[in-house]
Amino acid sequence: MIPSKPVRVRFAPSPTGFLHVGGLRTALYNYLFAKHHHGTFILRIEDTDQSRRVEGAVENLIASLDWAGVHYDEGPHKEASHGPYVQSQRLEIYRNHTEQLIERGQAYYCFCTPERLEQVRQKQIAMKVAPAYDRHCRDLPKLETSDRLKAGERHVVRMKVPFGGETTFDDIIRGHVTIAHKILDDQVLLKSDGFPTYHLAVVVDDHLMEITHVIRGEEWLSSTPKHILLYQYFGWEAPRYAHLPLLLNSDKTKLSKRQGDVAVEDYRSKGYLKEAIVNFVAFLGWNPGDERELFTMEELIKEFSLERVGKSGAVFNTEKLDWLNAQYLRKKSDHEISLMLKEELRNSMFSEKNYSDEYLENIVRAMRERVSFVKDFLEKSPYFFSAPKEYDPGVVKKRWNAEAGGRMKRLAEEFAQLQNTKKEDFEAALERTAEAMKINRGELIHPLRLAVSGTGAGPGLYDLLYIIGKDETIQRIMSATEQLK
RNA sequence: GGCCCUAUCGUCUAACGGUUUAGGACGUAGCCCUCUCAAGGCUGAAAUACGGGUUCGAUUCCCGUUAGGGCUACCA
Repeated sequence: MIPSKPVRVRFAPSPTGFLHVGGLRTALYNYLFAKHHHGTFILRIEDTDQSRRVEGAVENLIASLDWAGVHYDEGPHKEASHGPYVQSQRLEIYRNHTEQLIERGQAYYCFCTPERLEQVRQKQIAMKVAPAYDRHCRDLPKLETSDRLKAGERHVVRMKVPFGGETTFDDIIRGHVTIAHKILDDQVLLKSDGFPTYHLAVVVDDHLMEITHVIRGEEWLSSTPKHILLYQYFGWEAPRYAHLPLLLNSDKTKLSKRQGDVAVEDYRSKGYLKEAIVNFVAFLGWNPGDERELFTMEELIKEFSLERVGKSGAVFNTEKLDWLNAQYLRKKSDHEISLMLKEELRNSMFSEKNYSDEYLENIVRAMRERVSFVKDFLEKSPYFFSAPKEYDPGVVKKRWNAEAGGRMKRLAEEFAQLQNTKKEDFEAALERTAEAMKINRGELIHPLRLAVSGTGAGPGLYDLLYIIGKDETIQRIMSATEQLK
């Protein structure tokens, strides 16, 4: 699809906490679509519900977006020609537009109290009728309206929805969607506190900000006709719509906090790489149509299209995310990973120790194929950071026998003679010892690994010995023979 | 309840009426490699929700059923 006008899209979250992974995907798709078409990606803050204000939420949102590499061209702190980008700073605009609607008879003041509304609702429920506003104030005499307004009576403004007819729109993802007007409510546009509702603000802002494509979650699908009606009332051209499928829990319900982490921040602190998160989230609902799995942001921009976004909800299952993380971790250089490892160590139980860059890079080289996360270096190979305090009982049973102690001591003596301590030197020394003792080298290798690392898993034994060094090796052998009688 | 949306392996998905014994990836099982654990390679198990049409031919188009989800606020 080649849009005629320059593409302008927006991500419009309400700042009620942290960036949800579903929100990240929505933001990402908007961003990818914008960049693919050399358009503009806008961040707009929809803070029209004062009761849900959360301190620091906007900054948090921006930080998470920024971390993921989803950078906006216009938005808070990046004011451009279409600002301000925070809805609570645009109240005047909404009020003016509401007045236009009232003058043209497309909206009206409503003085109904919440109590009356509740009564009406209860009655409707009792009568098994669909709950909706009964349009009590729709045709109030002009004089009465102005009197009550003058008297300062609390009120809202509602839109007049036609009694008959229907609205059809062509959603890029879902095709034609039709909704009958009779099931639409006379939606509140301006609340009694002077703030707009989402429905008014989204239409006014999208128009004023010259948004060409509205890419948002499926939860907005059924209220889209209301928005289109408003565009018609204002005499504006409506944008194109693309309603994204939802992200789901494993039980296929809408992804929620109750069943696991949903904040981007959570995944970040768990050690997921942004490349993995972005790649993973992009593939929840979209795919390139071929069998490639690994995509950088640049590649996503190049390949992304709304036409290839699916219609059905996707379970947010992190198994594949873990695999992706391992893939991206392996793409990094030893040095890059060693810097991340250093940071990880700073926040660990080994924080008081100091390891040289070379030592860390050696560990990375030895372990990089064996980890999925940076924190795995500490969890899977703690023996690089401190001598084993205990020995895996299963491995002891399997690899440590009556002769092991003596053999290890003999090996330690052999190692002590070593002038050079490259991995080949350890290897040669061990081979020599095995030969002299007329045993398979496995009889030495396995107990030695246990003695030095406390486990039966890890990198090649000679790499391990080389990294921790001759003295430490000998010391660990001695202490193992002490403890494993 | 009403309205709207959706429905392919456990999960993410491919297939845009025939090239399909329904492909790939993650996960999973086995084998190979091997000093262990990984990585890697190979092999396997695993799906078109159900019922009707349309058609020479349906995963693909239509209808219904079922299931799931969304909306139904002076929340977004």
